[in-house]
Amino acid sequence: MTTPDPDGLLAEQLLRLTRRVHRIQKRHLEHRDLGITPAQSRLLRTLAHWGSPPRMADLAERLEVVPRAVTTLVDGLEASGKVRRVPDPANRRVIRIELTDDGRGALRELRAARRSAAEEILAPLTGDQRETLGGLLNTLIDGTPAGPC
Amino acid sequence: MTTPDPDGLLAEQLLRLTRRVHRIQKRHLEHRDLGITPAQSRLLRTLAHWGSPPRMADLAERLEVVPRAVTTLVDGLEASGKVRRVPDPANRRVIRIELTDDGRGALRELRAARRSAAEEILAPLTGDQRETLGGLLNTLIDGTPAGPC
DNA sequence: GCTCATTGTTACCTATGCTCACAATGAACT
DNA sequence: AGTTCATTGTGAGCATAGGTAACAATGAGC
Repeated sequence: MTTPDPDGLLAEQLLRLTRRVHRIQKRHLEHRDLGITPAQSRLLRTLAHWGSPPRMADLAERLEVVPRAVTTLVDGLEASGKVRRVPDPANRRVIRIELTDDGRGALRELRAARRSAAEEILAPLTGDQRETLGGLLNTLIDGTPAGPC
Repeated sequence: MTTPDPDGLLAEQLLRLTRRVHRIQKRHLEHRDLGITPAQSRLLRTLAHWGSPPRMADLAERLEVVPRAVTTLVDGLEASGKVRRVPDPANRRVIRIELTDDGRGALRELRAARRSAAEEILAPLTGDQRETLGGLLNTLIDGTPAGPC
C-alpha cells in the first residue's frame, strides 16, 4: 500500500513514537523515584561506559548536545551526589566527571527502569522484529552496528 | 550479534534518533521561514486531514497531549492568522478550529519542508528498508496500517 | 431547581536544549 | 618575553514542549 507522501509519514510516525517513548521512560523513572530525569539518566549511562573519566566536552560530543547543556545535567547529578567534578591536573581548563558510588548504585536501578520501559514500548514486536528495527535504527544513526550500551 | 541489553539499547537508539529528527525538522522549518514551530506544524497537518473543524479536545486527543497544550499551539497559530477559533452554536462550551486561507497556503510550504526533512533523515535507507521501518513503527504505535497523513 | 460532567483557559512549573558573552587557560608564533 | 588565537567550561537569558491545578462557563440528568 502506497501513501502519497510515505517519507513524510515516516517522519511523522517517528516523532509520534518518540513522544510515547519519552512519556513511558519518564514514568518508569519517576516510579523508581530516583530523582533523576531522562536526560540525566542518559548522561549517567554514557558515563558508565567510559574508560577513564571524560571531560565535559567529551560528554557533549557523545550526547550530541552543546557543552552548555552538559553543565546543567552535571549540576543536577552533582547536587544529588551521583557524579563528581574533578579538575584535571594536566590541563586546568578541563573538568573530568566521575561516577560516585551513589551514582553506580543508581545505575543499577536505572538499568532496571530502562529495561521495563523498553519492554513496555516494544511489547508489540517479536524478537525478530526488534532485531530488524535495531538494524534499521543503526543505519539511520550511522553505519555502526553497535550503540553506546 | 547479541548485546547484553538489546531492548534497552533499542530505546536508546530511538531516543537518539528522535533528537536528530527534531533538529532536522526544526532546521528545515526555520529555513522556510514560516514562523511555525514543529508542534504547530503538526497541529496544522492534523487539522488539514480533518473533515469538519474539530474541537480543541479532539485535537488534544489526536495529538496525544493534554488540552492545555493545544491552547498554546492554537494561540500561536491564531496570532499569525493560520487558524481561526470559531464558537460552536450547538454547544457554547466548544470551540472549533478552522484553517484560514493563509493556513492552507502555509500547509503547502510545510509539506515541502517536511518532505525535504524526511529525505535528509531517511537518506541512508533504501525504499524497501523504509517500507519495513514504516511497518514496524506502525506496529509500535498501534495496529493500524496507515497514519494521520 | 440542584448536582455533576464537559470544555476550554488562566496561572504556574518542569525539562531540555539553544545562543551569546566571558573568563580562564593553553598553544603558537613572533 | 609578548601577542594572538583556540579551547574549555559556565553565567545569563530565551524558546519549545509539555504538564498540573484551579476555575468559569456551560450542558445534562435528575
